[in-house]
Amino acid sequence: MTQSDSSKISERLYLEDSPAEVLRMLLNQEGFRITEQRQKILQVLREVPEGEHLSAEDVQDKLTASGEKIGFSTIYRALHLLVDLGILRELNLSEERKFYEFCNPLMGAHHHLVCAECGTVTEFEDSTIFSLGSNEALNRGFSLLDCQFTVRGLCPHCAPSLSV
Amino acid sequence: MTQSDSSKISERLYLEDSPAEVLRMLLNQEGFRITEQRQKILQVLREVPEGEHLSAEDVQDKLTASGEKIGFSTIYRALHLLVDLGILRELNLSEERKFYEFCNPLMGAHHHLVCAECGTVTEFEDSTIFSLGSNEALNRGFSLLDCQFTVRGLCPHCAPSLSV
DNA sequence: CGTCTTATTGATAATGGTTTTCGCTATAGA
DNA sequence: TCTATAGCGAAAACCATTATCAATAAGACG
Ligand SMILES: [Mn+2]
Ligand SMILES: [Mn+2]
Ligand SMILES: [Zn+2]
Ligand SMILES: [Zn+2]
Repeated sequence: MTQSDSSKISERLYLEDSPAEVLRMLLNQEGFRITEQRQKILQVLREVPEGEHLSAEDVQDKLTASGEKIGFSTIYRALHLLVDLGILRELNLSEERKFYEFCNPLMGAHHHLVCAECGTVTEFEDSTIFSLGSNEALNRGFSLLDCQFTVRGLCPHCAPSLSV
Repeated sequence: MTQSDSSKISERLYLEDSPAEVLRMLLNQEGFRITEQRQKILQVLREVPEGEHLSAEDVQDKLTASGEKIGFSTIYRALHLLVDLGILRELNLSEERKFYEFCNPLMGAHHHLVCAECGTVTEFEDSTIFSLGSNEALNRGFSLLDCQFTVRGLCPHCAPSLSV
């Protein structure tokens, strides 16, 4: 890609581009630099199977496992940046740490069912919830950033064991 | 109240009783002791105006302001206990700390709209969301504990200041 | 009411996820 | 290629929450 393409880049739809190009495009737009670390960190989040959620430590573990050595500061900074760019979603699943997932625009907004005992997270889709939240925000003059619907309960595996 | 009433207590509906009695009843049921601290901490949460949410530190500050000296360990333990008893709700509003609110059974389940910039929290009601979450949990064999729908955005006051 | 058992308290230390610091490195533009 | 500076990372700091443990007090029993 040459520099003369730069004006065209921002005009294209994200869906037409590879994830690497999207990242490059967004970083450029905001004046951020394209670094090996940011690309690798995003790649980890993209490679994860649908429905899995990673903590900052999980991300580093995966990077370490594939021979990459990236410091915690960099991981936290990159995750925040990617969230701000709308590439990742930060999940507050009531646990002590935050989780991150790739924000797939193709996939309808999904939500989470969490077992309070074992922490298992199950995803479910529902478009009405998202539009409800969107309306609520816009009606009050808020610009919308994210909707998170989190249901907490006890999974079939954990519920019986508590009554023993 | 005499000890001979104890059998009647657990038969009564919560709505007929004063909050202090409800607490007494629930603690008794589970074999916990009724302490000054637990009663004072619950009172703080009940006195708070509708729509306000308190962190553990907020609770201690209010207690200190009214001349009560209760240690942090006790406050955290009491908050967790009250949540387990279903008296309080623990909110994960995407912030770094957790917030607590009195779980009013009369009030329909409400949800939260949070400004990502200034942290302002606005409540809104919607019964469909709650039933959606409830169905989702039960369909998967989960017992339901809580549903939290949190919408993040920028409030009218914060949104403009970012584009300057 | 006094005694006993043990749940509870609270000052303090520890924990653990996240952020900050700051000297070094590498990106992007000239 | 050269330079300015955004970004990196090891280490320290931060901060909400939890664990410790000796002292205290709730509740049961007589
Ligand atoms: Mn998910
Ligand atoms: Mn509320
Ligand atoms: Zn479970
Ligand atoms: Zn705001």
